[in-house]
Amino acid sequence: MLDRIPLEAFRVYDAACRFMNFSRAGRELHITQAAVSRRIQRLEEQLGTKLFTRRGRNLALTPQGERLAQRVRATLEYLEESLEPFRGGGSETISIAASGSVSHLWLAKRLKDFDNGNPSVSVRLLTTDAPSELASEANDLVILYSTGEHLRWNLTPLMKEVLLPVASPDFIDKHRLDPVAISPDEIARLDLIDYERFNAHWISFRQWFARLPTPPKARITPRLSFSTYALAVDAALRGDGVTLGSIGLIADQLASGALMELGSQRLETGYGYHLGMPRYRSLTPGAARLHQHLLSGL
Amino acid sequence: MLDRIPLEAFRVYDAACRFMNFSRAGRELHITQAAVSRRIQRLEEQLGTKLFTRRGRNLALTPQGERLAQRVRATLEYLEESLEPFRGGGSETISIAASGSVSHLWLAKRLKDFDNGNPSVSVRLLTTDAPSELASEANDLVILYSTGEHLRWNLTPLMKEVLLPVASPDFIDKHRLDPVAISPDEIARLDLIDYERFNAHWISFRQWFARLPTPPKARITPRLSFSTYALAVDAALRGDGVTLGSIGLIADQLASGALMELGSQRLETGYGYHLGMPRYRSLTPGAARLHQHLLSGL
DNA sequence: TTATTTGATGATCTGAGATCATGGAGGAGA
DNA sequence: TCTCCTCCATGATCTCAGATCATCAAATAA
Repeated sequence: MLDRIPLEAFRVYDAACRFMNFSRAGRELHITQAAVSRRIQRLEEQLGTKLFTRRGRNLALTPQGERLAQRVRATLEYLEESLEPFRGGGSETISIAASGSVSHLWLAKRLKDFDNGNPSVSVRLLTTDAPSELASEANDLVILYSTGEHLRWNLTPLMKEVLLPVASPDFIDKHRLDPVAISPDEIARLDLIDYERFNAHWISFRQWFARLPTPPKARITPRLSFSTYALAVDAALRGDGVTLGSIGLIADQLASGALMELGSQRLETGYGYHLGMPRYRSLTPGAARLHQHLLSGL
Repeated sequence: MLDRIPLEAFRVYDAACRFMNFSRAGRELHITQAAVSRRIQRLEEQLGTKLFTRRGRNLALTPQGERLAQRVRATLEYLEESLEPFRGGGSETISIAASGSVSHLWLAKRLKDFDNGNPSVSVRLLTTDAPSELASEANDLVILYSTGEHLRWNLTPLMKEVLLPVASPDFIDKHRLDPVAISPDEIARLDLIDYERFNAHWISFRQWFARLPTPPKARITPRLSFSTYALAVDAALRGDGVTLGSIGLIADQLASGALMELGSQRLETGYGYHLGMPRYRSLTPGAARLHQHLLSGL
């Protein structure tokens, strides 16, 4: 239905509704009162409904008119806001998307470093676990959990996914564990911490055990489950149990000793995190610098 | 900035982005490829930014172009959806707004009765506790918690707010209470159930006690607190404790004996629930019928 | 009562947006 | 490699949706 209505009519309608006065609406829009009257009349014809009631020179909106007015106003405000980035003189803004875990455990501190060295560039981090939002071409850069192939993004590996059970030193002491010699069977009997998987390819604790050379016979039942990977890691850091860590995301915690690997079994999944730049368009200078920054130190 | 850009340009831009082909965009919009080219060029001039990069006959969106495209698409979809009510042949739809408690305890069953007698009218109940949404003129009718005065709504009283402590018969038996003779001091020592107040004028349990002729000296500390009034009433019905009931909203429960009044103290707050019709526009036939229906039986 | 303002409308005007024709560039197919 | 086709850009020209002008009737303000 919208294709048969000139969009400009909604601007006229909006002004008419805001002022409840066609003459003032016309002055606001720099057209005559007669033009406003025509446009409103034409819009009512096209919609098949009266939007205003007229009593002499008094206007009132019909219920449908009122509802449409609110939506039209919201539309114009949204569109006006959408043009903000085109106002002259603003600094460059880069948009990068990453999942919650990557954002929290890996990316945020690197963006901080980038920020310090690039004061004229603003960075907008979109943190989401929705695959479609992650890969949206509205972003300048993305970090995707992938095998390395993507139709619309050129991907560069950041870190392979290597999954290993980890726990805090406190938890290890409390349960008198030998972190080096501990067997998968022993790990399976501990308090396990899992998290939601938004990507069908993500490996749960149960699947991790299942893929071992000699899987434990015990039923794997995690005691705690969190909505995000970062929350699960936080719980492990607190000493609440054993979680499954992705080596690249918890590198700092392993290096500092805040988390310790349990046993010697690691699983390479064939997946990993990749930094993506758009395949069919070039990067802005600031986005190119961020891309370079994130790849350095690997 | 939007006032200097013809809105129709966004429709052309949207089509160009969807097809990434000015010729096809033109065919879709029933204009020539040259017209599309001109409109895009003019839009880029007005925004001061390239939206597309051209390499030979290949188009690609710039990052800003991509972001704008998403917003323009969202805008047009929203506007298209806003016109749904104007499509021919639909039945009449009435919109009524009421708070959660009124919706749940009073209004829902009355709308059901109205529905049964008016099959050609659809009713849309907006349940919200936000005062601005409640009083929005986008609604055909509203039920407002008020003293009876409002600038934009003509209010008719539905029920006065009379607050009284109530509990279930089970709870009363279990605590060997005398519901008639029980004193406020004794009530204050029971398990009290309270709920969130979205309106500054709502009376909490503590305030109810404070306004008694001889307020109890004990500190009022409700054991349970719920996010909605209806949840609090449900808890009282289950026998979880004593809640503060508004007599009009729990009339059915009092009549059936599912809830019983404790003591003889009641507080009239000067507020009440009122049915509002718009002050400055007339009701549709269906809305007028619903208005009449809600006032009947009082 | 008079003056002013507002919305509606018949008659007429007009310029933003459209088309036409053409050129250059790139891709597909033979 | 050549030919044909499709696409985007652009100079010249056209056109009709949207605008104005002038006027009337009705309502409000002074």
